[in-house]
Amino acid sequence: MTEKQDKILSSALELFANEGFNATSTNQIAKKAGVSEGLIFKHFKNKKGLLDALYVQVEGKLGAGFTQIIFETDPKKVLKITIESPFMIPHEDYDFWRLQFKLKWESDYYNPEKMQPLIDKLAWAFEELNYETPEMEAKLLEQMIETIMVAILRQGKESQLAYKDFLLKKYEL
Amino acid sequence: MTEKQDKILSSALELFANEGFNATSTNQIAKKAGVSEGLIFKHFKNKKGLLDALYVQVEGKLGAGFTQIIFETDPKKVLKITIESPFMIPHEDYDFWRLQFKLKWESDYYNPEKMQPLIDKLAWAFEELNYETPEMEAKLLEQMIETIMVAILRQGKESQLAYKDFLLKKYEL
Amino acid sequence: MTEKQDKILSSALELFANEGFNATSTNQIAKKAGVSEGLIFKHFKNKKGLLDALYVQVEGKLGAGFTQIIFETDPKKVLKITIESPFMIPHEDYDFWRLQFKLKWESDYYNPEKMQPLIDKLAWAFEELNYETPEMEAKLLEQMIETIMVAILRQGKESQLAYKDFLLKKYEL
Amino acid sequence: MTEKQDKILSSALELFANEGFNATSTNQIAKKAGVSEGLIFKHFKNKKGLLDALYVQVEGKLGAGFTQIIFETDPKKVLKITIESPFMIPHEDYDFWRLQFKLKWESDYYNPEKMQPLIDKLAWAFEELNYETPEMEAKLLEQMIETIMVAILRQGKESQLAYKDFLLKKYEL
DNA sequence: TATGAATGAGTATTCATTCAT
DNA sequence: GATGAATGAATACTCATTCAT
Repeated sequence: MTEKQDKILSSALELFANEGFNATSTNQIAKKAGVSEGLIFKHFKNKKGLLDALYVQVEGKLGAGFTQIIFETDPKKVLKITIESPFMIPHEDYDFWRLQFKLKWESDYYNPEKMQPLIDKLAWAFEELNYETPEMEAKLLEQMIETIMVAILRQGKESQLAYKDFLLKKYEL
Repeated sequence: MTEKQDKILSSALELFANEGFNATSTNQIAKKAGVSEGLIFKHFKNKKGLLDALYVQVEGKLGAGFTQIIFETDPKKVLKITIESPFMIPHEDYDFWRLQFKLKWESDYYNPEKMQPLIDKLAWAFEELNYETPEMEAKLLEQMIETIMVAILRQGKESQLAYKDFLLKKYEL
Repeated sequence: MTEKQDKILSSALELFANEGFNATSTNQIAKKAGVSEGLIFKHFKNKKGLLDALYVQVEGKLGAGFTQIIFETDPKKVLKITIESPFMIPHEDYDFWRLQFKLKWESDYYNPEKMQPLIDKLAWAFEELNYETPEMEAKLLEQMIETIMVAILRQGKESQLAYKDFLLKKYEL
Repeated sequence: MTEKQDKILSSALELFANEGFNATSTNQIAKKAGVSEGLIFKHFKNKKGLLDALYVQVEGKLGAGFTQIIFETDPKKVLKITIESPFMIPHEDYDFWRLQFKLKWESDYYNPEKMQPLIDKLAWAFEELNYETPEMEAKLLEQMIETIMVAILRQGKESQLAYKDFLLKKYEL
């Protein structure tokens, strides 16, 4: 991965995440990256190829975000880390996540099973804590977390801080 | 509103909702509507004008959906109707809602205050039911409802049915 | 067929015939025709669509060229007209024929059966004139005529005039 | 001439002969040859340089094909060898000849005088055999041979076999 | 000798939009 | 109200070619 290749990807990420895939032209990407338009196609074949490359990165980040939760053995801590995780995302990763959520609407990239490992772990935690329907609780919490993340990405971290305390209290953490 | 005008709008709705605004060309709309491309511009000035016209319709539907909840006086029923509402949407309105949610990601049209009347009513209901932080509960429930709607629009009503019962039970309705 | 449509076709014919299909850009065609590049695609869908439209015209000319020969009842005259035909082509049709011969090398357009009606008529004439293998003689003459046409298209009518007399004498016409 | 140089030339020959010069990209050639695109330009300066290099080879083959005829002293044998020559071309040389004929239509390379030595020899043979207009007969036979070659290159040797016998008989060989 | 990164001009094609009828 | 011809700017993508390594 050369420096220019990197620059292309990061420029594309920023534009795709904020303007959308279709609303972003390869010309814009090239200009922002400071490279010739042709180079994009040399390295990524397609505009779609660019998105694919970004998607791989996004999936990587997603997996990395999971690991801490997956390896936690204290059920209460599992819930706590999960609830806090949207607030821990470094600002420079916001575009990654924005893209991730935008892609949910593009059927080619929509994969609801991606979150399954997280849901499974949460279900395990709720079971340990003797919740009645742990599976359902897990799904619900996961959805709430996603919802909060979307709000953070759109309105900023601060606007959602109250939620964190509210949820922590709700789950007695 | 002539018949052709109507046909243009409904074709545009279907395409915008499923392919996205940018990914839909006026040519496609004209073909689907069975009219000349020029007519679109006669009636709606430009492509954005089409979206604006649809947006008005969407807002109408949104408001109509609210009224039943707004005028309900039994707090428990307010929550019940809210939770059940995503499952009551008739199938022919799905495109309307899909467009509504897609527009959330197209900055120009995102208006988070649109849901405020619903949130206020929910907050009132939670207060009546002596919840500790009714405002917070209201926002959370509203977000969960949105999340469920998104899931319904993407995966169908059936996939989310379990949530309804779960939430109704959770809120003791 | 509007005037501009006509202009596009004639410009394309001239360029395709002299520069070749691949060597001609739609930009060149548009400029020569004095229209916007977009119009080419509105009317002919593709660059290939342009070639297809020309091909139809070429086939028409070819058929028209045959009729006089096909309806001739005197076998000697059939041969005479055939031999003279390459020299009768009006200069403004040269591009048509140049394209016709160029297309022979593009498999999509190569159709060796196109000449069959002519060959059949020649075979009939040679039979009437008691040639031993009329079918073979017909094919040979047809090939010679094609060869002479190619030479005319490349080097001009005058360069090949001697052939006409030579062939007329050879076949005792 | 290194191995890679050779591979580039043979790949270019195959592509130019079958797809055409303009329709073939240096990228395709490089890929088929298994070398980097840059190497083509190191060795042949530019795309045209490649064609020039091939042209030299084609001219060599052409010359080689002539020698047997040129040095023949029996006039009947001269005609016989000439008529049989298109059928003697080894299959692996077909691309060479295809390119040769395609170039005829690309003006820069068309050189009608290339065949003159053959025509002269044929004229000599026809004179020896007391034909009335030997020069004319020579040109005609040469053109027929070319036409047959084109047909062979496009439709295969077998499709044209009948011609050989027919011509041999016609010239009483 | 050979590579592969990089370019800038060019390619076919699409787009939203205008306008005469 | 409605059409369809026409446009010019933009689009994704390709091309032959250069150059540092």
